[in-house]
Amino acid sequence: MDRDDQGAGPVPLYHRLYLVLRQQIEDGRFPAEVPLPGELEISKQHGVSRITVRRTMEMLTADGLIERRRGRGTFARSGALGTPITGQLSGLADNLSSYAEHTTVTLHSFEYIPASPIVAATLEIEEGGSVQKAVRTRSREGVPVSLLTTHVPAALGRTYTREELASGSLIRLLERGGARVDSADSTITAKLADAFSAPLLGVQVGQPLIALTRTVRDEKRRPIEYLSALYRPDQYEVRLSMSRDGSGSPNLWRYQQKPEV
Amino acid sequence: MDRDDQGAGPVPLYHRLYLVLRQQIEDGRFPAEVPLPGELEISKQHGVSRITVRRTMEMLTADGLIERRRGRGTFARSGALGTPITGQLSGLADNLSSYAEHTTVTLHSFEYIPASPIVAATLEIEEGGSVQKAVRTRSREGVPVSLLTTHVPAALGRTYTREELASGSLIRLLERGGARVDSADSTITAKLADAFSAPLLGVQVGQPLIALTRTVRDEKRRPIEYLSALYRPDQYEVRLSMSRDGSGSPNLWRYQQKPEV
DNA sequence: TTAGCATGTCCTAGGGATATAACATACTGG
DNA sequence: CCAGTATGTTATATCCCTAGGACATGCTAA
Repeated sequence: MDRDDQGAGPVPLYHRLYLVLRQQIEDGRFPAEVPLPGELEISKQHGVSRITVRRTMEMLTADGLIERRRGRGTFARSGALGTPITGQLSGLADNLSSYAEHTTVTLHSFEYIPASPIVAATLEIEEGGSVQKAVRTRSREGVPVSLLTTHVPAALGRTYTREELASGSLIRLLERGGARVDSADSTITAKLADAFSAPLLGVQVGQPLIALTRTVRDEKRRPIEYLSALYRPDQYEVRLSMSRDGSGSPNLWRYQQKPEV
Repeated sequence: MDRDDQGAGPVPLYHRLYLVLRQQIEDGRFPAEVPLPGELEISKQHGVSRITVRRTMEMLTADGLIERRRGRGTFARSGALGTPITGQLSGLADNLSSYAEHTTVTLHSFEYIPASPIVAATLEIEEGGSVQKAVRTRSREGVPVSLLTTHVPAALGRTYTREELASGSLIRLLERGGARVDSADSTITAKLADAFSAPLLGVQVGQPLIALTRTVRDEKRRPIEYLSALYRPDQYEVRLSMSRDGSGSPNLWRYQQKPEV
């Protein structure tokens, strides 16, 4: 294992070796009756010291992936668990607003500000024009699920109050205000939790988050809402079904049951 | 910033802080005329020492992302903005396979292994049954875009060779092999690059990645492929359009233009 | 029984990562 | 001009990470 990490960033050797061996074990590369290579051989193979190999082995033992016996060798355990990624799905919501029913809202800020260049371009208004910006979190059973930052043209925003937004669905308020929600374009990517988002979502800085931006339009394709959302991947995931002919079932967002830690 | 790190393994504090700050700068959170928070304030915010913050700042300076001046403060450099969300979409794929045309494949491994519990459950075969596992990356103009780990039932996998997989689309090979791709269920979430995936994708450990898992089925709803993919968010993003009535236009995957570095 | 090999234990040593602290230097605002 | 603030510099101390080696102990096969 090469000491220099080609741009991958600084990660201790023992941990990189751990990932490699764990993958091999989970792939079933070591049948139950055949021992893994010895510590010395592994250390030669990967160009690390025996201490480093031992450190790795301790982690694998703690994971229950291997069993070691002095004099005999190291053996992969058959019941080796794979990645427990497959959380059960509990509730699901199939349109823009209905997952609101299973969550509670906390309103963190609510203000009218001049539109930044990006917001102005997205909402198709002039730069500096007044927009309503709101920051909310949605929680389920007390656990934050998402952090929602929304921008709405001021005229539309004034059709509802701060208190109304604090206790319901923005989409419904927009419709009550006369806008007819018709379509939405969403973009999904991944980001890191930072010093602003991490406390609000109850995660640590540097954790991965699902980032979704969405422009909601009315029937004349005028933008009426710009949403920038961050989701905790342990609480929420995006799910979608497709068929070859393009007529897939509608996209689904689902909650994910938190994997046992 | 807590010492505890779920996801990417043990990564030094200065490097994790670097990734977080870099993202904020690239997101344009610090206008050119407003200084970043001072070293002392950042160190308090994140619970790290000033030395660690300085280490981070050195890296950002080396990247050309910030400019520091004694007495004045630290400023984001204007050329540092990442792609505004309006990246050009170059190729767009409205089905499972066509984005292959704009990318090149590198095959990293190709082997037949016994099915792990998760793979067996997903492909609906007995545990320990033989499956073909392949690890590939797709690159566009030499830049890795995605890391694809696929599992295919052995019988189907043997209808094509390693070389054929190394130079084309798996979906097409599956169809040539007699399977008729009919539907797919996908799940999207976010993960951190680890010491295995980071080098293959040419990113640093701890960077956020889009994680997509997909089960592809034939017309009898039998699983024929289990895909586990990681995408670089600076190269790829998932995009989808919806309409109120659920008959949204088909889902789109698009490439994002690479931000100048 | 004995040689060989595997894991378990212990020691030394260097370098990197991090916290804490003190002090120096440059800019800005009143 | 001076006080406040920001970055630059230096020093000490404590861990963790890694390499290299010596030795002990348990298992297996010739």
